[in-house]
Amino acid sequence: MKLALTRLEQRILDSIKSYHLQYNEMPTIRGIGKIVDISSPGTIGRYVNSLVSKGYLQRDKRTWRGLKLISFDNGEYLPLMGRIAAGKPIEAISGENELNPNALLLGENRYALQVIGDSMIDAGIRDRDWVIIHSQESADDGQIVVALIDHTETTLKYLHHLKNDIVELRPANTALSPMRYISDRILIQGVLVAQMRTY
Amino acid sequence: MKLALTRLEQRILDSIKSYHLQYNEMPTIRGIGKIVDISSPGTIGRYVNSLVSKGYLQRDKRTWRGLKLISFDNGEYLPLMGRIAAGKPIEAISGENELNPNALLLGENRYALQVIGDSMIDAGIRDRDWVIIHSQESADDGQIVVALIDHTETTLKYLHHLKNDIVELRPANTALSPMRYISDRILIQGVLVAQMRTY
DNA sequence: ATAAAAGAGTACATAAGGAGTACATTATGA
DNA sequence: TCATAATGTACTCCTTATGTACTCTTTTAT
Repeated sequence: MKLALTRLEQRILDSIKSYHLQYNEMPTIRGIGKIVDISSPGTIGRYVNSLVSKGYLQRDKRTWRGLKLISFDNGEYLPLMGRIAAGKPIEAISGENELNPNALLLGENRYALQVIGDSMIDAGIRDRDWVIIHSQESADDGQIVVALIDHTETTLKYLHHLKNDIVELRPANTALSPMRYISDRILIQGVLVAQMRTY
Repeated sequence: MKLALTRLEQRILDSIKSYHLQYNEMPTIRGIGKIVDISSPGTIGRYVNSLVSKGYLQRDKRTWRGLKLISFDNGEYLPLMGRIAAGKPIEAISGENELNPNALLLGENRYALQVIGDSMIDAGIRDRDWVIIHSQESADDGQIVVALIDHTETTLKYLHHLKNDIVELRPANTALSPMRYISDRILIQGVLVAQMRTY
């Protein structure tokens, strides 16, 4: 159970995280103060104390830079470290400490499918990926849909409506060609809403 | 069983939710008042109370911004329909009929990062994707790793060891070139173990 | 016409945010 | 090694933001 943080506590925790991500060492009390623009070390110290007592930090009392970010918990959440961009330090995401995949991926009328094949590889969907589909019977052009063709075969493709009741299903793979069908041969079964992969 | 809400209660609940989505923290009583254009904190307090007693909110009584949204749990699992391959019917996966993303993605010493940029796009990792990293200090050739360069910048790349203590970090993007470093400039922070994306 | 819902306004105790100083301890560099 | 600067910590004092409990009035719906 995570205890709630006040605004300043959150700000201080964020500052500590990004400092640590960037310099790979913990900041000093006054260093934190500089980041959050608070001149009094006593004030920072007080809030660091409450972060410690709330379980967000540990402290090695005898030395400078003796703070420690709490080690990973492997409960319901993933610790969320921040954003990674090539050529930059990892940037903390303010206020966000953890990520719950289920909260992100689950939802009403959703189901999972495993993708076989590389027909959508240019959309970043690869063989053996899991896709999460929201069950619905229509979709907009450009969306990735699960389509049932002639009540027999199923496929995951980009959807586009052409003139004269023609539906085009476009793969995301330059080696494959789009397919066109009279619209009543195609049944939309759902729309891609999320995706995951394990390595 | 959800109790019915009056219009104002509904409006207040909506405001709280959107405030929380936007700022990632709960609003104050007066803050809610500003959103719904009601000047009296007492009035807001009264309706927040009734939201609490109707079970739409929880409250941490002793503190500011101490409201909590009741988490409406979507259930633990996604129905698992099977495998989808272009040109075939969906094939059931024998013995499996549900998928729990958390079970797939969580684990000890794992954390999440959000990827910014397209440097790994040919590996199916796109801008804004979430990646899940297993924290470890070494990795094998060909694995995708989080690497800290010169203690300042961080990046997600394929790892390869060359001769003479040279480490090569390869992007998965034909527009970008591999970078080589003396091995002591590079610190491996973790290895990619999973990934997810929402649309 | 009546009750429920919506709203104003005020007062008050207290949580949160912040400054500043003093002092013992720890790094750091010459 | 030793002097000095940097640091963590414990205080005190202060201001502002906030939740809450009231009372009273106005609007809305049945």
